[in-house]
Amino acid sequence: MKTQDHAFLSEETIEDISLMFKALADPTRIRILYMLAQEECSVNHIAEVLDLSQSAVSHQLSYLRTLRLVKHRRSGTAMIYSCDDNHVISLLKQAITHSEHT
Amino acid sequence: MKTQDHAFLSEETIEDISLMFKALADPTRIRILYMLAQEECSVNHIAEVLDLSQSAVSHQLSYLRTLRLVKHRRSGTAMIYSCDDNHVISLLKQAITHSEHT
DNA sequence: TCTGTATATGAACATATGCTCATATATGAA
DNA sequence: TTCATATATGAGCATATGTTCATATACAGA
Repeated sequence: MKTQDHAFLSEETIEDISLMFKALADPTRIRILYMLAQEECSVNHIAEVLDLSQSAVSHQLSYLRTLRLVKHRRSGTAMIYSCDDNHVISLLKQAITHSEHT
Repeated sequence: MKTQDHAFLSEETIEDISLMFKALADPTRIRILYMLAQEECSVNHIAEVLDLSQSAVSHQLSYLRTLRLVKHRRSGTAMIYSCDDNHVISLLKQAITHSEHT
């Protein structure tokens, strides 16, 4: 197959996709996203349930927020986070299903 | 929701999934896998088409081989690589479709 | 065997990543 | 306002990552 016959992805698409997969490529973020896929959670709740430091969770949530994969709202002194990208959750669940059936 | 009421992923599943997503989290590997999804290719062909060094391509293919995402066979002096994990290709294509329709 | 082409691989390097620690900010109660 | 709780964030650090460079290995043809 010659170079000009290949289908190519645009730079923008490649960048977009790699950022999405990067977000899913870390055990901590997988665990956080999997929790948020079940229900919205406060930062402390995530930290306690997953046995992580408050700071580590907050940093990761900030990262996920930048990519618009999660959103948050204030509730008193707490911040309640929830998923904001169903497609990424769908990719995650698909990967889980595949992994658990191998 | 209390800690014991959460659904948790096994350590093994989390590790497995993060490795899979890590493989898809780099622009070079995305481009290589996308090429191989179209047809099997030699190392040099990939390097030429994608304008990468032979060494960089070989290193990445070695990486993808370790994860069993690609396989290879010899053809004379050339090594012909092809995809060996349909599910990962499916995840990639799904991400592409999503990205291009946003 | 010698030569050329194709691929693999180890070392080194620059950058990215994920965490901790310390501290800043924000809200609610007293 | 003052204090306690919840969250955010910057700096620093150890490790991981992706590439280049040099070189090793493997096969085909003369």
